[in-house]
Amino acid sequence: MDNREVAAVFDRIADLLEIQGEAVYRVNAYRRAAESIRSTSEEVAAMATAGRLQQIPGVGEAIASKIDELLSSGRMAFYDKLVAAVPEGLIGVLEIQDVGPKKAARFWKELGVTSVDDLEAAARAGKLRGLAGMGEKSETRILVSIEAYRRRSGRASIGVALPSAERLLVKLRGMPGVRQAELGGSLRRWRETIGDIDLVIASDDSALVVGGFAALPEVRRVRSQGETKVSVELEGGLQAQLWVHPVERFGTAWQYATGSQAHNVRLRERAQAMGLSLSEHGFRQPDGGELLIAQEQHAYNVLGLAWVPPELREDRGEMQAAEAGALPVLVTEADLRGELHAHSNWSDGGATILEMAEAASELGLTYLVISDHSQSLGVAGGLSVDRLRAQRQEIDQAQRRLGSRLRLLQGAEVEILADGRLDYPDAVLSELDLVTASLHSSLRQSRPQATARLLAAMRNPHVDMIGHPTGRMVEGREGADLDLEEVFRVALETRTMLEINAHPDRLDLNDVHARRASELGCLLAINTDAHRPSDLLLRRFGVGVARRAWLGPPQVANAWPLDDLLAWLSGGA
DNA sequence: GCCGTTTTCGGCCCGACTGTTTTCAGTCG
Repeated sequence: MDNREVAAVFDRIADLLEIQGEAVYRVNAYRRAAESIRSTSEEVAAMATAGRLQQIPGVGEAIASKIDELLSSGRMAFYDKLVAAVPEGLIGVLEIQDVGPKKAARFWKELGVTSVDDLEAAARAGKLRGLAGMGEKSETRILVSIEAYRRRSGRASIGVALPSAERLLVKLRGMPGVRQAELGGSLRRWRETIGDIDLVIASDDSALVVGGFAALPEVRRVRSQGETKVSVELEGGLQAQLWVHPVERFGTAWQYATGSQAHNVRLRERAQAMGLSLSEHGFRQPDGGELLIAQEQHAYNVLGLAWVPPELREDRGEMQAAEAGALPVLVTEADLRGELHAHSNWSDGGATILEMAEAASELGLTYLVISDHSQSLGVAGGLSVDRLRAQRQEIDQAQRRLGSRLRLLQGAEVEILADGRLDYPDAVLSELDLVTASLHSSLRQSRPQATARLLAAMRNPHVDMIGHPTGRMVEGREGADLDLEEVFRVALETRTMLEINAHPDRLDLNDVHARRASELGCLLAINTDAHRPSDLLLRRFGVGVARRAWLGPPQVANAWPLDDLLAWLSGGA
């Protein structure tokens, strides 16, 4: 079982305990442990073997022994008992907005509801309004929430949510009464999937802004609307919420709305320890006086901390680093000097080599590797050896046109075949400037098989980089089942770069794995895998992952000058 | 269930909004 699977079990335990009416602090302990396991970069299985599970924050004696039991036997008596006591379908009912554990338990115990379908039927039959504390309005509200739930498809990809949020921001910034409008939430933290769009507004007229936002044409339905906060469902199914605060309180408001929740809890605990109380409105002092914070940075400074970049605000050690003045200098889009993975119309790209190069140059890049697909990837127009050699001519021609503005290199995205062999012979690979090897097919091999396949590719002396190492798709197919610790170890040994593929559907390696790879000393690269000039703009999503992985420019190969990179690859310092 | 420059026991972030209530519980972020 990998970390994600173990974490999912503990999340489920938390849900079931909550429905059973268990004390909220015990439930939260399981939730915290689950989140912590999910963001642990080392595999829990390895930590269990080494007896180091309790090093994971939020994992104590009890949870550690449950993990041990789960990993060694594939079962957990405690969990089995819970599942026997509470219908698992109720976990789906918790997904309905405005239905939490208390209501779910009542629907189950008093009406026999064990699924979303049951709940809908009960609501339609008018059975909910008979329960204590529930009326006709609650019943209708739940029916509306069920409809929204069926429309929604879980979390949205950041690639969809961010552009949509940016369009909203433009509108908001043009609205009367708006002094400042910013993104908060998981979008500002560059998480790979987004539950909803969080917007924070500085304004002296909250009624005007709240009303104006709720009336926007892209708002399909208002879920709740108060004096300073409004929550809506947008056309297209995304949810958005907006907070309005006065300018002089905007610092703490933006901090609060950015989260993560776990990070905010740590911050507020720290405030408490200093005798302060922190909320979105500001700090409250022991004498009851308020300390207002207009600039977000000052909220951190009051607590004796350096400002924490939003991408790090996940309770993954950033508080300790901020306290020690040891926060990393994170890589930015402006640090990127080159692109190591781009396609042209020689394979499945939509633009000529020169067009791609011009676009890269306009973005300020100084080198570009054209890496079209290799021969066996027929669906993507993979290049035969002859075509690959012919392509070199066109690259040379384009280079002459470009002059010194941008250096073009010939690479290839070479298939790693199912048995670990590469799709071009070594003699051909040796002619290329930079070889990327990638998995596209046979992703369902066993872990030993898939791992061995990738290791074999890395051990080929001509291979410089592994493209989208796991092959996973965000919210889509699982990647290959790999022993990533072993992959990282061999990447380090063979000087093979590992890609952070910036396409928002891939984001592969992800933040947690990229952080681990970097901790172990691997060199990463942020690539767009561009198939047309506009795809080069996707690099910001890769930068988001890299920043979430705590990477600075030295850890990112394409933030290096080209000569340094080539020297490193050829075995130099 | 976890955890400790207040603690190995007794705490565990803080506030907005809704609906059903006459003062609050539930949910959410």
